Amino acid sequence: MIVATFNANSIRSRIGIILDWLAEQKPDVLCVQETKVQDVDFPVEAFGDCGYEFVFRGQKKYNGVALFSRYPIEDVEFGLDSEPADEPRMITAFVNDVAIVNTYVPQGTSPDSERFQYKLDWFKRLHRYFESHFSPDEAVLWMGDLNVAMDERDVHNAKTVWGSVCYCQESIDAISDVVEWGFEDMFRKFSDEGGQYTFWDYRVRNGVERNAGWRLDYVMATAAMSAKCRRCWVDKEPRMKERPSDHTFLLAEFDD
Amino acid sequence: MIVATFNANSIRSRIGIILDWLAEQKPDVLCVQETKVQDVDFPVEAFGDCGYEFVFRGQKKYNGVALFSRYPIEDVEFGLDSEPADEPRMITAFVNDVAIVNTYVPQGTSPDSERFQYKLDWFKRLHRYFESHFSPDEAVLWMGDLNVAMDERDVHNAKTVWGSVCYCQESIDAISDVVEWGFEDMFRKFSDEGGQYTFWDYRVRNGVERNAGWRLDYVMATAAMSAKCRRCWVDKEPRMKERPSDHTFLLAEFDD
DNA sequence: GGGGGCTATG
DNA sequence: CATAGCCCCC
Repeated sequence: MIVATFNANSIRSRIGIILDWLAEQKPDVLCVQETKVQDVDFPVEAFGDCGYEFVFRGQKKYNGVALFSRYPIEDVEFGLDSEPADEPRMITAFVNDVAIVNTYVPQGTSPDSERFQYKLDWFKRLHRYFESHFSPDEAVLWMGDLNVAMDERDVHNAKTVWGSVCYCQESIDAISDVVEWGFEDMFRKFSDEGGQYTFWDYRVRNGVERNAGWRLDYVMATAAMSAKCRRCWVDKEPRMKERPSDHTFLLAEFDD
Repeated sequence: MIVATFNANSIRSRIGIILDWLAEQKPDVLCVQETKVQDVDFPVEAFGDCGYEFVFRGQKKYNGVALFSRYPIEDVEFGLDSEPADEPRMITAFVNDVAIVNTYVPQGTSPDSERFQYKLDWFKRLHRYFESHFSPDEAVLWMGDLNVAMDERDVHNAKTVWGSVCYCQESIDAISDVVEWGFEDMFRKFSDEGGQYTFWDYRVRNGVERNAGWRLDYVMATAAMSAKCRRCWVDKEPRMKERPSDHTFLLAEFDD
């Protein structure tokens, strides 16, 4: 089984990229974040013939998640079940008896903002979600844009960006707390490399060329799944150049 | 001498079309309307190597006119000289001793609006402009988007659109009053045909395919110029399909 | 329906 | 820098 994750930054602007990429890579599961479209406007017809089932939950302009699968998508749940009411940032479903938890973690805006506290709380709520819905010995994949670079290998210029909402002690502690519930980072399972990024800020000049990026997207696996994982890699898709996105695809392959 | 007119509906969006078209058709003069760009943002560099001189006057979002010529552009004047202050809708200049008056006549929005009265007044002011600046026995070409269909041959469905701002008695009277100062419609000099349109409303479904258009663009000539006119024709440029515009090119050829 | 412009967001 | 969404206009 091959699973993948991609922050689309508007799924309507990436229909071509996603369709081409699914046709080429043929992953079994694709988690999409930042669809930026309310459900009534989701491009259902565009994805009608691609050979994938899909579920989605979104709003106008911000957030929004989707899950594509070549196999039946079962027991779908949307969002966190704790207070306050969640934004459309999460889909939980089972594919071939593997739990897929696709999350778009809040970015946090700035360290002194309410949104940053919301981010830290969101990780806590997610931790409680895993505690109440799953056991670490089950087959669970937590995937998506987790909006944290966990160490200096995951950011371009660690010293200068230290303290920003996606690379600071509080965010690292918050995500680590969830990881410690029972996850392992599949990319790090196979590589100690730095510079393997999945996000490049549009506002950074020539960021892609200079590889001034961030590793913010993850495939996290419980022990049972980690044991089956054969590889996990970034696909810096060349077609992104046509209509460049700010994120790229991350994939992981598991034995059946 | 070949002259041409084209409502660009944003000259920045039609740079490719205009450059290609100039290179192919090689008119001596091209009048452009609806450039939709203020002078500081006019794409001067894009047109730098095309072999044409050009002058322009525009504003941010609406209106704007430009004049391209293979021969020197002399005695340039912008706009009407009567009150109230004119929008950037007109360039007068001489090319090879022929006066070229490039106008983008106000569309008029709706028959009950102030903009419609502004349109009717604009024709009156233009009439006075011709009276005070020229004599009907001079070589004058009044060209551009005149925003009036003068009879039933000039609109797709005359009975249903009668009464709209571009095809109603008041607009026809207003433009006729200017024509009667001393102009002749070069297209009608050579053809009684209907259905030879220069504009197709984007909002009309499959308007181009169904030829549900309007003839709103004209080359009007004084007697001295009319005597030299050999032909006047619409160029429904095939390349428009790439990034379709809502107007097309109208050309006229004159003996030297 | 397709231009531009403006604003907010990341 | 590149999204969305809203506005105005034709």
